[in-house]
Amino acid sequence: MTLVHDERAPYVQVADIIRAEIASGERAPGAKLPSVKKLAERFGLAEMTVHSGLRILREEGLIVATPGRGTFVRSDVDPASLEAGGSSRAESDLRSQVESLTATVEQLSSRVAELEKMAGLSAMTD
Amino acid sequence: MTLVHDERAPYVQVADIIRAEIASGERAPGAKLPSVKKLAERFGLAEMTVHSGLRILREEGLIVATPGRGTFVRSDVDPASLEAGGSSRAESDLRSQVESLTATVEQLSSRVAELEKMAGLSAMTD
DNA sequence: GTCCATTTGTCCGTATGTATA
DNA sequence: GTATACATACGGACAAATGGA
Repeated sequence: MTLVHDERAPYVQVADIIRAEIASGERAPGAKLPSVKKLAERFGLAEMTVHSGLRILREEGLIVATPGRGTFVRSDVDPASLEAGGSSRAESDLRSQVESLTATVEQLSSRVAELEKMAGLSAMTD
Repeated sequence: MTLVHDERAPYVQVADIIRAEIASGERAPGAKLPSVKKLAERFGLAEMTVHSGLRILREEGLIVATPGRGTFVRSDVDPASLEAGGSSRAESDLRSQVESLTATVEQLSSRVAELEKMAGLSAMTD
């Protein structure tokens, strides 16, 4: 598992890779992940970049991290539920797409509102 | 200036403050937030810390950020959801966001159609 | 019990990339 | 083409929590 140069942001790829390792059973529930330092060395990234990747998985509920102890795979996560749609790379893609769409719609709304003002619309939306 | 864990982390407080400003109506829907640079100066924090705070609100669906434009308050946010749980995690559900987007796009479509009717169809030949 | 190494979490300052206006 | 603004990455630093010597 290595990072691809042309694809998405490195920290997202880190999340994708580790998520895949959990889904494949390579990292069993309750297992301890390598420290951020080790992961940073493995991926050739800064620790903070790895940390950002782990943050995604934490928000997805796949892992649990405790200062002084380490980062562990949630023990109540069923690998089958990952492919079913609980948390997956597909959901990450969807989320970013929805965010992008939301921004575009927001912008369109303002522009349309501006046009309606210029047009001197008499008929409001009933 | 040691950060006592007595209070919550600064980036969380940034999110809390701005969330409160949105909830109170001080920052109206569609309004443009100050740039990250300005907010960093206002709070006396680094830009990255402010950015982390805004990321929370973005994931909650309260704001929308676009590079080169700025950060804006979502216009289709229901104020009731803010008072309900402080942080409305339910609003970040993909399905509800898609539903909201679909409804907004539909409204925009009819408004644009109305504008096109008023404008006549002469602009098509450019 | 105290000291210390490990580990996560956060902040800072800077730099680069990319999209917008 | 230039300026603005968000997004990410890096390296260094410190705090808090855990665990072992």
